[in-house]
Amino acid sequence: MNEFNEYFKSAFTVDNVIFGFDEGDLKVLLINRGEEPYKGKWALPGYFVYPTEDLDAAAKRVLEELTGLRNVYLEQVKTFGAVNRHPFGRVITVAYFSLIKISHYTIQPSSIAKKAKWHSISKVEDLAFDHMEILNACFHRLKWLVRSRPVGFELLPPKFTLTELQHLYEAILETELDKRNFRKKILSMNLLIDLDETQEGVAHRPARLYKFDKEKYEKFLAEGFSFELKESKKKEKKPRKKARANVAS
Amino acid sequence: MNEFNEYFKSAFTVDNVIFGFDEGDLKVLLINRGEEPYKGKWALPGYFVYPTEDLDAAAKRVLEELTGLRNVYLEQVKTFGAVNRHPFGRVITVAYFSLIKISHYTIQPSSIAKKAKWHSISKVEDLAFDHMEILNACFHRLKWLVRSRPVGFELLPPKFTLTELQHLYEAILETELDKRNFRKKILSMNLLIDLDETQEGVAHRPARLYKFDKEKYEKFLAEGFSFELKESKKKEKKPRKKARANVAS
DNA sequence: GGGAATTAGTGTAAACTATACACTAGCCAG
DNA sequence: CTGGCTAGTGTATAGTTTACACTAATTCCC
Repeated sequence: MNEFNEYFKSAFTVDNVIFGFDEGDLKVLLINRGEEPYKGKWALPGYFVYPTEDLDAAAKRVLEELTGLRNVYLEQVKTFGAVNRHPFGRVITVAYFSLIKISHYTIQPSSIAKKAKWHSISKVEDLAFDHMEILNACFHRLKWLVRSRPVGFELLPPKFTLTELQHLYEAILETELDKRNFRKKILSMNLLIDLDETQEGVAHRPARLYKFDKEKYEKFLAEGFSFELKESKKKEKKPRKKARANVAS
Repeated sequence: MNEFNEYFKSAFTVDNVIFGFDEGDLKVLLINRGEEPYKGKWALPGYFVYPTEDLDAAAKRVLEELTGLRNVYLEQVKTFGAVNRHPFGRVITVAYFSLIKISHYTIQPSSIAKKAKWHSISKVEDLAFDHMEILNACFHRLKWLVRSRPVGFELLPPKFTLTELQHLYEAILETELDKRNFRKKILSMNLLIDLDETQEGVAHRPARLYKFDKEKYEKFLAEGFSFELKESKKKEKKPRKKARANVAS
């Protein structure tokens, strides 16, 4: 045990990139720092990991204290431990991201939550510490995730239209998708339940509402299925390759 | 700073899953523990992160002290911090994996290295601590990696045959691949340089030797290309799907 | 109440990619 | 010089991805 004491010298935290989707924009929940260092700057919500607390539990706690939400999609992404990432000492942080439905989010009475605000991810810049790097790592992971698993549902309200779903994917992937191909792909997965309801109060033809088929989704995960979404090349107008790579040497 | 002292209570380590490839088998370098806890059991090489050392640097150090190798493929995978994962106290560990060429590995004089041994990954079981879980996580990541990037080269000697390369992929993916399709795919990436040499001293038609085109590989990474390798279904004999998913509702 | 505005919803053909599959080539050993 | 062994090679078919444009349903405005 002697060796141990010598290395009991790092503070250990979690930071949580909380994604939401609203008004067609992918958003992230940030805290305005009330104290040094980086006072007044925006930062990711995070806190120390308690000595008797698992890492995932710490990330969940941070999330719940801020949003009041439990049972949320949460994933560990990467650990950041550059020696000088915190000016006051050695702080190693495990980055998580979570996906929540903004419609379910209500400001919590905690002091931290009062300083929280949603920011469009495309407009975020200049965060405290190395949080920009952390945000980018999590955003990158989310992009990857969304291409291989239909996690988009975690960010949408229980009932949604296909166009909303498409806009969500477009916001995450930062690209445009072809409407017909998107629908083909999504519907062919059989993970949507057509609710036989339509939108109300919109000044155009109302769209059908769908919900997400949780049961099939579990199966989907268990079987390790995956799917791919590819960018529409509509705008690029570049001609297709005619020749195939010649395999013979 | 007061808050800090209260949480300076965790020991912080890195563990390194060092993969190699030899005799057609994917291997991992393990250390036989000379002390409690888990004395006599096999464990992943790892050590404390020094207070003035970045995480990646710590992982590199562990690797170099053990194998003498530098400039090796190294990737952070996941952080493990269950409260009771170490019986002597709270120890949070960042798992890395590295890919090395076993042919370049020589036993180092360090005391740790003398207790190191390569183990076929398929036969490893019952490691110390939660190292089995860590190994699995890293193996899983490697499988994923190898499907999207041609990192296999990191594990092979500078000159290799296509069959060796295929065996490597089969060992990592734990599946069989179709010889012709594998060659087509690999060669179509144009990342191999045909050395116009052949094997010597084999009791059969000698195979051509290739080396890896580092320059093109860098480009490949920069452009974010990816490729996919899929399992041969030769043995399964299951009929192909005839009907396509019907998109119309 | 009719037309303009707006978004929903739908199919197909062509390009591309993945798959299954079997024989000949070249070397060594006996 | 034959048998044993692994290297090396092509093609046809199934399946997937892509590009692309019009009609349908509703509200709003006049």
